[in-house]
Amino acid sequence: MIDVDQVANLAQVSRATVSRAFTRPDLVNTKTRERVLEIANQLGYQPNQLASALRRGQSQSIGLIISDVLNPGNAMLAKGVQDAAAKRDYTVFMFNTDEDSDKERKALESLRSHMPQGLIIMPTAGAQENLGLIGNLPIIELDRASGLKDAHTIMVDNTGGSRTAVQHLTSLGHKRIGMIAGSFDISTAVERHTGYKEALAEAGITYRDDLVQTGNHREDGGRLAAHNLLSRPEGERPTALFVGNNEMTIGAIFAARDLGLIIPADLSIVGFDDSRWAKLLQPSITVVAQPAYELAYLACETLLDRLERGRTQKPIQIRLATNFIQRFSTAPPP
Amino acid sequence: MIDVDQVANLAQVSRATVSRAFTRPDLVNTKTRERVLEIANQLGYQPNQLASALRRGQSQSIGLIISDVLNPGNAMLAKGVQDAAAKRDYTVFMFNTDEDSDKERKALESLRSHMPQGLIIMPTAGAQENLGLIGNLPIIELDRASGLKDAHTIMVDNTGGSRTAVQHLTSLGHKRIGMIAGSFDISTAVERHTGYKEALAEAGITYRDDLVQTGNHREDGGRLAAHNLLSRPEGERPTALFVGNNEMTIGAIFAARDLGLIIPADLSIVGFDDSRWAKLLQPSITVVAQPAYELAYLACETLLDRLERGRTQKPIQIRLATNFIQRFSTAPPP
DNA sequence: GTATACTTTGCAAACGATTGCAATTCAAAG
DNA sequence: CTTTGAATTGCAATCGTTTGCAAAGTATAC
Repeated sequence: MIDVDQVANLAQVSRATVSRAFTRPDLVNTKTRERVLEIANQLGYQPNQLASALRRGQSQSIGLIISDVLNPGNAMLAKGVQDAAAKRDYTVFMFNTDEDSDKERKALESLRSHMPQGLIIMPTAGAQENLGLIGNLPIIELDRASGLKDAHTIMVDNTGGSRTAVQHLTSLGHKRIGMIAGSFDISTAVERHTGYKEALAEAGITYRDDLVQTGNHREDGGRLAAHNLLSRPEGERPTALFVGNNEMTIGAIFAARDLGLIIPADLSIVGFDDSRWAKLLQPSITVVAQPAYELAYLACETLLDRLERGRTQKPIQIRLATNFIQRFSTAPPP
Repeated sequence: MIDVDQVANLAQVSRATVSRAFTRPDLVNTKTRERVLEIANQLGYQPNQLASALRRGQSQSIGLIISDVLNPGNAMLAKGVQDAAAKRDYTVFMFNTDEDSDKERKALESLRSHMPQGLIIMPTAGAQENLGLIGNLPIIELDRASGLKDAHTIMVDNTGGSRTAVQHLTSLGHKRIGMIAGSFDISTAVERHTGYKEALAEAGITYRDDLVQTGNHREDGGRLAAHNLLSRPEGERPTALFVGNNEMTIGAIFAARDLGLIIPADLSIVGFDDSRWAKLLQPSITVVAQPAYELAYLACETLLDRLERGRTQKPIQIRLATNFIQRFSTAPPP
């Protein structure tokens, strides 16, 4: 690999001047700088990021820890972070936790040794203690809150989004509205559940615990939960279902099919998170869409601003609005 | 941040011994080693990867350049690489090219300065020259070939997969089978097209250029191409469509719906790549599934083996079989 | 007790950049 | 021509590890 010295020799200047030609161009004479850059370019020289990072104590990189890129919503988050980082010449170390607190810890350890300048994390249930490991690195919590005091968080308005979704169902005349929620050790699940309760209250419907099932955020969990709710006798069965995330919505749809229920004639469904299949299915599915890309992009920009402009006093806490998309999976109750 | 010296002082040994306790444990007395590790652990010391990488000339990281994580197939590739890398304590620098050769070049430049030890790339059309930039880094081409001589490639058997898919259509009795192919500057598109031709030949059907349309690999491209093929008069219209990738298959389905064609009664469809919606749609879509995760996992393992066991003589070239999944989007022609 | 081999440790020089400080050059002002 | 200040350059230390080499320590064999 070409290093500064080789460029310096050819350009008849000192190592320092070469370095400055790259990092502090204003400090070197125009003529010299051009010569240096020309030669560097010719040799294909590029400063070694490792050495530079070591010396400056700035790695020009950030960490990204998300639960699972395979979930298209998360892939969107990853893309948003990557794009924002790339635009400002930072690189991203990405890790998946698969919602497993142990993997999260390992990811943090691995990450730490690479000296990232900041971290964007979608915390698992065990994040509170895991995050202790990493000392005082600027952190932004994305999409969910770990519950850590004074954390910087960038999330969507889960409560509001849910409320709108369920309002839509009540306004169609539904009285028995079931919810399939995520597990309550994750902040988003709690908030979405809250929105559900609020909308019911507004509509003067009494909240019934037995109409709420929690699932594991995956298809099988959603299917199981939906089976529980939907296999009740006709007059007992919910006429509408509000499902707390995209994968579980798939499960709920399968469950409805298993039981021979027609959507939306027999059962209305609203899901949280938009997706390819929600648009594509017939009937297409009414959803609460999240601005995932923007959320992630914003999170990354916010983090980088914080790194470059220095620490902020108060924790940053941002909520983006969700977007209710009415499609054809909802109708008045039978 | 804690460094070796702090640990060394507390443990009453030299800096060298501390380092060796971590990297060459056999070279240090058991008693000493335990003491050192104990103290290191207590202080929360972790070797600085940057410094270590710099000194050893080994960054313990690899690059991954894929076209777009938002495509679930690619997300799967990313996951496979990440998992395999994590298992062997490597970290991954991931970049997206969005199929844009310029972005690919930028990614390579950015990557280069981080001194990865190897690279896994899903090459864009312009990869041949871009890859010149990066000197002689061990590279594995994933999913596609750049066309570079003696490249190491890990791909699926595109030709065979396509042939099976089209054989299925011919065996159902279809004679006018259209294909929506990807752009031919990408190797997979060419191979899939070849498989299509082979299957036609086997069935004694003459190949017709006007039944093949190329699209841009995205939904809109597929939709447009399908419109072209399907809006022909009844007796001219293909009775079956073989679509070269997942996104374009969505487009084709929309086109069929636009034109009021019922799948599979009026039109049979087979897609390349499995996906969430292919299973979920009614009718569910018959596809050629790729073992994307395994492919990527294998690619990463192969790369790391190559790094650790030294360079191989002959280029590695692996093909994994695809998996034909018959569902309900295909039937005999009307 | 001495010679020999093997363990275990420490010293100090790398790795490739950045940067405070001082030295040099240069131009303008007197 | 000298003085002064700014612009430009170079010297050398530094970031936190790793590692070749040599020294010191220990065990084994004679």
